[in-house]
Amino acid sequence: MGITERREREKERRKNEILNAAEKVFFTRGIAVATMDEVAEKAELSKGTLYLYFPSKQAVYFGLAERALIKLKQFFLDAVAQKKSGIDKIRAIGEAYYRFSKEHRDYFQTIAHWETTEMEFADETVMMQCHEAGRDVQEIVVKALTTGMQDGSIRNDLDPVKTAFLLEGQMTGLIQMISREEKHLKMMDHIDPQELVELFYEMTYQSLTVK
Amino acid sequence: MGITERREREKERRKNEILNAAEKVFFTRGIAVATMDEVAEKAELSKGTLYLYFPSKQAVYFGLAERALIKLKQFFLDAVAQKKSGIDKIRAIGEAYYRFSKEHRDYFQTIAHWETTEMEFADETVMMQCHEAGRDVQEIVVKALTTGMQDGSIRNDLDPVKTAFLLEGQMTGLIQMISREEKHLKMMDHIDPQELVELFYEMTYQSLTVK
DNA sequence: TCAAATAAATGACTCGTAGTCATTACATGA
DNA sequence: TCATGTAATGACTACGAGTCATTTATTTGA
Repeated sequence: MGITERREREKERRKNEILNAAEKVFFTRGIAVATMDEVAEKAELSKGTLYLYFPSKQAVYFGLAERALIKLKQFFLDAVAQKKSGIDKIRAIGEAYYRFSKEHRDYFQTIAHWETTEMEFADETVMMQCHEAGRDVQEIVVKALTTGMQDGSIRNDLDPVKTAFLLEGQMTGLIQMISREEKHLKMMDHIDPQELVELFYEMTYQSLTVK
Repeated sequence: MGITERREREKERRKNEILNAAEKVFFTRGIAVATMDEVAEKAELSKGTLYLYFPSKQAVYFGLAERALIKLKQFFLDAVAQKKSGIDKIRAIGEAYYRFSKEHRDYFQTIAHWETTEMEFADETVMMQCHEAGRDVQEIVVKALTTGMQDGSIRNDLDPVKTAFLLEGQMTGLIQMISREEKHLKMMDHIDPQELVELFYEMTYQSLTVK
């Protein structure tokens, strides 16, 4: 019976169409201000229909966060694929992360915002999906670290998982700050964001190689 | 004419009372779920009165963020006062930041959330006050770095302001991640948050001292 | 001391939006 | 062609942010 399968596919497609509409509306108007009616109109559906596919506005938002994480994962995968040594992979990941934050500002903001929002009444299922996507991303970093510790480009007294958590937290925080303070950095402190990122690389390189 | 002054003081006091009430309500119920009616009730005032003192719910929220930053500043000041060398001051600041995030979880969340919220429709005045409070905090870090570069405990080829931005971004990101993932870290990865913070210290020490 | 003037506080009200649900339109299979 | 299940609709409800005409309290000065 291929009908149920087709139904399934169509349901998935619809979900995606709604997310496409939500993306446009949320990113142009701002998440807080955007309304579900607007999303519905953009998707050429009635509001009621949205709620057949997503249990709440927040769930739609989580859907976007998941998309963002999947895209980030792709950036990371592309980055590690181009380098051989572990330390080079790590650096490439860092660069990819920063590039991601510039090229997909909205996605990055979505991730950052998701990470700091109290999950007071969040939908469990959607939240778990997001969390899993986050794990996927982290796994890439862990692998790169392990590679580096094996090929000798990274000191081998580190715990790769711990270090991956550390690096990710640090990097996310740094980029978040840059993305928030960009104007101030340039205007008031005459600092080019790129310099900060490079300082980060330099210092991280230092502490990953020298024991 | 002391009356206008007394009026001014009373206005300030009222504002504080409202913030006290808001703190309780927002922190126990969650910012998104808490209502202005609840705040009003806790403050034993009518809702209309709240709006004589704060132009919006978000403005109340910013008031709390400012409070949080002022408290953080105090933590930092206490930290640097206890140490002599620059590098020790930096480490003490890091420790203070982490302690702050544990002892004042709600305040920390408020800061983190403020930092990642789109300021789509924020009140200019209140926002500026927050930003200024943030600068105050950063200044302490810059001074500690400068001290360290002068007393020889920190390599002196760094730009203190740039480095302060970097450290703050990194540390905030790390603590944010810890505070978000604490349970998962312990349960699934068997990592004690404290270890992550120590790894951070170690690696930061490495890169601040060794050229 | 009191009346007018000014300031502070109130809460019923409006307005907008998230989420619901009875109803309608459509697809499928007999 | 009809019966049954599934998808879609949009008018409706519930609720909360923010307003404002009215009331209450305080100050002034005659």
